Amino acid sequence: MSNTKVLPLLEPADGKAVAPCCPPLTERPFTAEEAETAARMFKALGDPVRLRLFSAVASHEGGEACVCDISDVGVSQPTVSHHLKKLKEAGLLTSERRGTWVYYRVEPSVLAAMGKLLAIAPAAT
Amino acid sequence: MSNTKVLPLLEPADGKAVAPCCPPLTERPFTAEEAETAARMFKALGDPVRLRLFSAVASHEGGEACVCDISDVGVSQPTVSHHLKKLKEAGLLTSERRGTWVYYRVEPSVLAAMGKLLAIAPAAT
DNA sequence: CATCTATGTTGACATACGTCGAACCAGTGG
DNA sequence: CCACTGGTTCGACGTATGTCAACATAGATG
Repeated sequence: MSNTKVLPLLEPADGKAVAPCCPPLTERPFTAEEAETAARMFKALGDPVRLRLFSAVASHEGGEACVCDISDVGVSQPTVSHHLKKLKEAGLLTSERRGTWVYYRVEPSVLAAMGKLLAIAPAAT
Repeated sequence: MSNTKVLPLLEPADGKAVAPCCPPLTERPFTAEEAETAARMFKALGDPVRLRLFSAVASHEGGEACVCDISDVGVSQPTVSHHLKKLKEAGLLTSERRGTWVYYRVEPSVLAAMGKLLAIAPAAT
């Protein structure tokens, strides 16, 4: 897969311009800016409910899931919506309305960026 | 001080040293328990100051750093200490006092666990 | 022991965060 | 046009979090 276009960790989608983020955590000390950017994403995954939602979307068939399919995480529906919004703002998910339902899908480039950040050795299993 | 403490991200396996707490994020929806465990670690890295401290330690020569070497992150010394404690509690760092100074080093297994969690595809680097 | 330096702990405070119920908006189908 | 279902936004509330100043502790050194 050499044709995969790697996107910045956080998309400058709605006014928030962010750099292509960061070197591996182990390469050199993060600058304040880099830390700010990367921390935003870690923070987004730093809540159990959000992590479950993210995992639910990521593991759902077709790579996307309707809210109705994943909203059984033990909190009220508004709270689910709130967390999905946070994940979207962090650039981890995208949403699309199709008729009655709203579908969320994972932004794949973000996982890749996170991998580089962690300096993961490929296939080290 | 021997660090026999089991890392939060890693479940205590009876015979083996440590085992990953969670499946890859994309494999199946996280359970509440798994999410709780993994979120704790993401949360720990979800603060800019902590991320800088962690990165500073991780990238420091020898894989360890004295507090005095990394405490220049724009906050007061007590705050640095507070954040280092949090990172330690999250299982990301270990500390050891040697004479006057206290040295922190990264717990490598945690980075590996995080990598598995992210199910990173072979990075193009 | 006295004292100095390097870190950690405590208490207080402002802010951010997660949560809910109620109100609101978007499509669908009568 | 109206009711109904799926989702989002709003307002409020309690709790967690990041921060600092002040104090406490651990070694080193005189």
